[in-house]
Amino acid sequence: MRERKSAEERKSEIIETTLRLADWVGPDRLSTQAIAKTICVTQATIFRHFSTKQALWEAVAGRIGDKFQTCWREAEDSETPATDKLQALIISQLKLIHAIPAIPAILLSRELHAENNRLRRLFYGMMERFHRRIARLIEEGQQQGHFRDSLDSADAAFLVISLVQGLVLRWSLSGRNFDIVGEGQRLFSVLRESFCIAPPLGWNGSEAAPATSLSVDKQQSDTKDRTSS
Amino acid sequence: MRERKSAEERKSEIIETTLRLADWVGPDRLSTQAIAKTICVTQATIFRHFSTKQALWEAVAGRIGDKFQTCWREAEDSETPATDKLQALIISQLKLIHAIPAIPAILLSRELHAENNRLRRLFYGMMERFHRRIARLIEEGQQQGHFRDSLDSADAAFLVISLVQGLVLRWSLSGRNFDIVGEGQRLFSVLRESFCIAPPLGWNGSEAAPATSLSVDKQQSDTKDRTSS
DNA sequence: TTCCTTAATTAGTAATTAATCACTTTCAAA
DNA sequence: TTTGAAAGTGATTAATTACTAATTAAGGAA
Repeated sequence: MRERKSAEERKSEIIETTLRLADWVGPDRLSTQAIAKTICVTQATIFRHFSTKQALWEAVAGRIGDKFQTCWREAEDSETPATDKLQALIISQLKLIHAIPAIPAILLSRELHAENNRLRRLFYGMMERFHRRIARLIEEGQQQGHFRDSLDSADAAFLVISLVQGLVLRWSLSGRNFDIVGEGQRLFSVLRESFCIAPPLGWNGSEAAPATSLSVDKQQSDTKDRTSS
Repeated sequence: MRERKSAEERKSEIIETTLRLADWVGPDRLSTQAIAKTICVTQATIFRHFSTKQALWEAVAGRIGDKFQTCWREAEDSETPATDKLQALIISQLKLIHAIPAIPAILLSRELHAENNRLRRLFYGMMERFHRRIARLIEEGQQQGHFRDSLDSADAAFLVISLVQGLVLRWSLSGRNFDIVGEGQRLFSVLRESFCIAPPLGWNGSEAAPATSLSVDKQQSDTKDRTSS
């Protein structure tokens, strides 16, 4: 009656609206009614395009995944030193979250964790890929002499990812009252400096427990090949 | 009829149950019915002790705050070097989250963000205190020669906090299939090493945007001069 | 025992939720 | 112009939600 769109187009509209609304309504509180209202269709229309609400969330998760991939690819195709590529990767990740601030809440929503275990694994897989990408850049940086060789690239990558995640949580809790990208840039430069030179030999680098690799230890039997490339 | 407890006791029971259930039901989905059921009382009983659901959440937030404070105090009262106190602080924080895994989800829940702005500020204040505590320990560590002087204590503290938060998110997404405390110990030792020695003078420490302080605008009295050398 | 405070219950409320189904309308191809 | 598939609607469902009012019963103090 109102406006007739192709299924493809309408689906996309619903997904984007879900992402936008999830931000301030909250992923677990967002009703199909609310989604329908903001795009001026009936609530029943939502279920014409997504057989169930869970199906909608899976589509949303898929879209987030796509956005991540695009974001990463863009940041990495330049021919710059590894440290610059690394910084670009972090920055663009922060920009993405700035653009779609619902992402962190969705990552911890119960729509994912309790309801939909498959979805949780999907996001975990995305995080694994992000981690691997960063670790590889750090190794590149080591070869180029930007980082000390004693640095474990996987651990360092975890710290870099943590930078993003810590920043995002703080940004969220602060009511988003600071420039997340600028702050990220500054913190990254501190971390980069810290990674550049080896500690003195006498340093008590007290080793803790053996590394827990990001790729699932026992959970899923589905073997991930980390060394394939 | 079933079991009659003092209001104090029952309130506490409700709060603890809420914390436990919030973990796998999700903070925004947790109903008073579900809480009532698990402690074997009527749903109406919940509202005898908390006039509204929001009041319950405020009480829950208060309890979380208490737990944090206790946790921090315990970790810091020893007479050890600053680096050890710092590690102890991180570890005990991780242990707390391990014990009450709902915390991260609550921090990003809409019960907090959309619904209750006052509560969000309360948690942000807690984070500020945590940050200040860590920054102070880092300064202590600098005076004791454990960390390089050129390190900005506020920035370094952000990176340390991020370590915790990144770890928590990864732990959550992984389905909690690794030892978060052990992993935290290892990553902390990497960070500690990285903070210990100054990068070479020629290093391009490209300053980014001015710092967004999380309260610690300028270090108190004791000013760091990064340009001295 | 009796009395009285107070925890807890029973039995509701109105509002919102995801989902269904029979129907109407649109639009493009035949 | 006719026709048929597909997009959209209206009405309704059963279940769940936070919250309320009237009532009951426990248990300590007199």
